[in-house]
Amino acid sequence: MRDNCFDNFDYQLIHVCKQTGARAGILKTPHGEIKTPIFMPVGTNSAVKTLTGDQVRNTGAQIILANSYHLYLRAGTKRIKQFGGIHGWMNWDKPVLTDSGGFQVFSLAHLRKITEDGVEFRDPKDGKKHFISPEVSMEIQQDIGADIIMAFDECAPYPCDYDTAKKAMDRTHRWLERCFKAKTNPKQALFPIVQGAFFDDLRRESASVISTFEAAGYAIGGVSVGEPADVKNHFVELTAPLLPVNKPRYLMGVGTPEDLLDGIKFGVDMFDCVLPTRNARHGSFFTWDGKKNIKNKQYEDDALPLVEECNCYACRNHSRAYIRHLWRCQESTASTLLSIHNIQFLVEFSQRCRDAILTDTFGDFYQQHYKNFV
RNA sequence: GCGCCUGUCGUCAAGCGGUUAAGACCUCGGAUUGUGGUUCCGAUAUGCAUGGGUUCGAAUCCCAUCAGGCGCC
Repeated sequence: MRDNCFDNFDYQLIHVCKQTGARAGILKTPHGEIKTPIFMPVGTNSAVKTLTGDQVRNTGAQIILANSYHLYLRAGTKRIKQFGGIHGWMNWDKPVLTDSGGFQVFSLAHLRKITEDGVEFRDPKDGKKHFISPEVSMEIQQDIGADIIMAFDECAPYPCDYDTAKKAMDRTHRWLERCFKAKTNPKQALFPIVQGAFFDDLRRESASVISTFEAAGYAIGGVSVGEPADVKNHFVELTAPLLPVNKPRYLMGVGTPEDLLDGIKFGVDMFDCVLPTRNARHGSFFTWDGKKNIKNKQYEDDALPLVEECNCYACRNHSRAYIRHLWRCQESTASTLLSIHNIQFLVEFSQRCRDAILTDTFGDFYQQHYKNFV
């Protein structure tokens, strides 16, 4: 094990479902506990799109994400530090996780140049050149001050050849070493990330390498990059069990309800995804029978809530007809209500998975619901 | 009763004699997974109020009828 410093973090694996091997646990952070498995909403620019902090809190979200790359470019991470870090800046007192900017190296590929030292890229808004290395990413993330920070990695595209995948993975491992050296704040936990694209041996190698780093949790990256669902599932199933049993496992960028069911079944504990908020801004909402779209005419006179048993603010207060009306009038409240619903749906969904795990019935839960989502 | 104007998809409309009748909205469907997306993609009129006529050819010209609007008795 390599050295790493993190205090105030602790993970307890509370129970493993006898039917499936799915895990229930508690992750302690400096800003509170997180009961896993958990879905984490994404707030790229230090805001969950269309929602106020109270609205996010009321969905039951236990932790939210922010993005180093975007906050570095806009707001500026020194400014955020001056405002008391991300918690003071956005007035959010629960745990926060920041992504390292590594994913943007992948998703904004046409604007960057990768070298061993780091990544040079242009701000898409003003064209200015910037440079992020593992050391810079750690500095940025320490200024932002999230509880959990992520290693600066290189996410290979899909599809990609073996050589490209291996080079990206090896570089990710070398960068990980540098991240651990550069990271100094013991109130932050640095999660390493498995890469290896879509090759079994690379995934095994990567999981093995990153497990030699002492960390408060471990992530699976490089999925949800356009690959088919069965491919993703194969690699999550392969990778998750290779990570340390006594630490939380975070599957990055994943989250439809069916993805959560699969991930949890394979032993994943944490998920994040932009889908609930993005889908909300596109009019669609999660239900136990798959996603639906509020734009559809069938909801014109529908007095029911989005989901009948749902406890979210939108469902407790408003009809489908009303939300559809707001949508058609282009009132931003429509996106807000749908975002509240979608986030709370996934948060409560992960809680129900947890309940099932604790009673050794997650296999039944999976069977009962999976088919309705796909 | 007379005169004038108008009748193109559910709606608003472009087209004003010449290949498969723009576009928008609506409707329906699809996409979206560590957020460059309140976004993107696709489908939907064998039809131009109705019936005749002119013409090689008509949504486009002519006549009649019907419907709506305006004006005048």
